[in-house]
Amino acid sequence: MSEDILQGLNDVQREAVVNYEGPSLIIAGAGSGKTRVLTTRIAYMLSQGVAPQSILALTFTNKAAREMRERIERMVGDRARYIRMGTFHSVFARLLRENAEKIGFPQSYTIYESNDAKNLIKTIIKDMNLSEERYKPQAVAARISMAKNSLITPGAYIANATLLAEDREMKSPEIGAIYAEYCRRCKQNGAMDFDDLLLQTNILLRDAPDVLERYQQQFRYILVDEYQDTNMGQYIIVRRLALQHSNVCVVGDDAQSIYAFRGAKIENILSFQRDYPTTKVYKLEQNYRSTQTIVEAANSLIKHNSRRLDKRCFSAAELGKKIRLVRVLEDSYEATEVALDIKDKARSGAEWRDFAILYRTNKQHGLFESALTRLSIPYRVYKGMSLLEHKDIRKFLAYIALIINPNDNESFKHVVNYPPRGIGETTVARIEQLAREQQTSMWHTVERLLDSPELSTVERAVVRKVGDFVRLIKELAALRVEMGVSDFANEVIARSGMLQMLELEKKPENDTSKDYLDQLISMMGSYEDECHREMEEGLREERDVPTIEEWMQNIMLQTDQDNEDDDNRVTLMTVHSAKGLEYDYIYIVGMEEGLLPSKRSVESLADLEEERRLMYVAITRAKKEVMLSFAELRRVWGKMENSLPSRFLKEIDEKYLDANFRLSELSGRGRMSSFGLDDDCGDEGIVTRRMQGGYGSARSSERPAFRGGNEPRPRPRPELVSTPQPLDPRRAGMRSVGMRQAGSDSTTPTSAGCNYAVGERVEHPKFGRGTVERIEVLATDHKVVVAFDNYGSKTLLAKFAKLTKV
DNA sequence: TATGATATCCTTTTT
DNA sequence: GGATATCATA
Repeated sequence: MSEDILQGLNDVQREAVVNYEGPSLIIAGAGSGKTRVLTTRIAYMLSQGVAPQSILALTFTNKAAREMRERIERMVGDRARYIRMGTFHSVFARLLRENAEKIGFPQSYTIYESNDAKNLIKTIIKDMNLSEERYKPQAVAARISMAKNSLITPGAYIANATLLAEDREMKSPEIGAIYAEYCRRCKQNGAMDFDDLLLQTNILLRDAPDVLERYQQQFRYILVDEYQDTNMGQYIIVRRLALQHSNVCVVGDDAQSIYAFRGAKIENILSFQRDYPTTKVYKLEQNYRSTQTIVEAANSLIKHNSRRLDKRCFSAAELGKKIRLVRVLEDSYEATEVALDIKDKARSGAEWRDFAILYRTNKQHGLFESALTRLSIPYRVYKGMSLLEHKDIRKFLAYIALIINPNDNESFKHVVNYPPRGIGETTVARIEQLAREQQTSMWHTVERLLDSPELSTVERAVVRKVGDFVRLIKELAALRVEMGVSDFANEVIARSGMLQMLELEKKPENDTSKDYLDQLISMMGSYEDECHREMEEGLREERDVPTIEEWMQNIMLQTDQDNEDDDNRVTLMTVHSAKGLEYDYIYIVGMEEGLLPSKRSVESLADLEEERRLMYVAITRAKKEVMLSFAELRRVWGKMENSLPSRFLKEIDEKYLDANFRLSELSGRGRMSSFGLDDDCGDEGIVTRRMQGGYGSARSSERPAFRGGNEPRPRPRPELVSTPQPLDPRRAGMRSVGMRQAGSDSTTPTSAGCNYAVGERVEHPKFGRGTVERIEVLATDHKVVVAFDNYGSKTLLAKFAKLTKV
């Protein structure tokens, strides 16, 4: 049995599999069979009698976890189901759910994804009256994220001289205070962001010794994939859990560390042996994926990095084709060129799924989409979780979040007036203000308000509307316990009025909204089916019915890649998303200074080295062939800009390259000679040549006029330093007036112009005559519904509509 | 209050 | 170029 498992492994791989006791460091070069070693190691452990419940396997993506589990299942069967396996975030989100009360969070805490977090930070900046010019939510969020990833709490942040000095340097000394307020509000809302899932886990393991002890006992064996991309929080979690047994096995490749920007510490892998002195080290150096040319070319590039673990990657496969290096004039030609090349290869037998186009930034996919479409090549774009970015999906999720955690003010504000219920900004601001004064949630504040007897007519009208909303949420919350997950979701969409709104108002985007909601609900359906199947097979407890809470936590941690369809399509994605994947043919596009390496990275050596590793990762995704391309002109924010070829192109040993121009033109700081006048090319470059062979759409006549050969092109103008706008005193004034109003508003509304009564005849300058149908009292005005004789029924505001009585 | 029009930022990369 | 914030208007 165990001999079967080990079959086909090379000597080092086999050693790494069999020696599963004690700490191990597996340094696994690209394509060296690392996943195979990990899965085989776990399967081997199980075959030796290790209980699956005692294994904790942490991966980088959900997809990697699922694939690994499937592979293990194929080797050892159902027992694989009991292994605790997943991303750090999903495994510890679950662990936190089971123990949340111990650290002051509700069991059904809300997970804020990056946008939620950014929005909250934005409102905090506003509430603190800080300049939005100085404090960009994105930048503040990044800073807070950095702190959390380094396990620096707000208290520690404010006490840290270095951090404060940095903030003062950046002219934003209040970031520490924002951070503190952000944490306070998250806790008040019962919410955690992505970084909290690690930070709070650490707090839990630090402050609840019984919990730590329990999990230390349970997880006798811990395996971590992609260890080079773990951050401080993840590192400490692993250390804490492994303290008793020290059975930690980490797998990684320092040359593929590409997540320093989100706090990953390459040191974690570099110093593993120091952390666990009895570590056994295994080096997997043979690449089974790529041709020799690809591996050697990648080696020649990465040797320009200074800090590396000593290893020598090699391939015993065939030599393979040289890496093609293609220069084009304009970014759109680059896309065409790639599409044509794919078409060519497909004609000679390759499948669409064998191709991937990799780029540095997400925005680059557009041109390729249109080029592929033009040549009717099927493709799919990997993005974050595009489904969850849609507005109505977010609204729907906010409903769910509010139902399971009504104290979450952010969700409350999200949906209290969606669909429109006539609950306006002022009302919401007032409730929020009251909630803050009473140190409680908006939800609770409204509940109290409903009971209080002494309210003016105006206030009663406002409270009634919010009260209806609260009642709606309560009704739904009651339904949740008696209905299945997807039935319940349908009920939420219907009763909230979202469905009606989407069907009633005839906007084209409403159809897509409904499609997206359908998709989400069918995902819920398959989740339910999966749970029930597990129950039938005895892999899930009978009483452990699928809940919307569980589904919600899962969905927040999902990405597109997780709902993989096995279609035969060309893949488009960022280099980052390509990590861990492999394709026969890889196109790395936009090989330009400012793109790869990215503009922001060239200042610091460490960042630049990360970009180089990124390039290394990209190249080593390929099994058979790589094509690199760059354009001389690229559209940036609608404007054409000149670009220079990436410095990394010069770093690849040119004996592995096959360029459509003279390579010598890359070297030296000078610019490349221009298209059309290049003696060597003799014609107008590869694009035109190819285009004339049957694709008339991009003939030279359609190209932009091009300047002569040696004339220096204008360098892009240095970006102007934006002058800070003078503070608008009116705005500041208005703000405080608004606040005062919100605080003490029991005066009668300005009934200016509202001397109408239901049934009266009125005249409007534009709509003509009509009859008043309904009048509603608003905080400072009246809403008048008039049935016009010729224009139908319109809702007007007394303050604005110049109605006259007839 | 709610909507459409106009100004303003922007871009790394992702769990 | 495109999403989003702000503004003017019924």
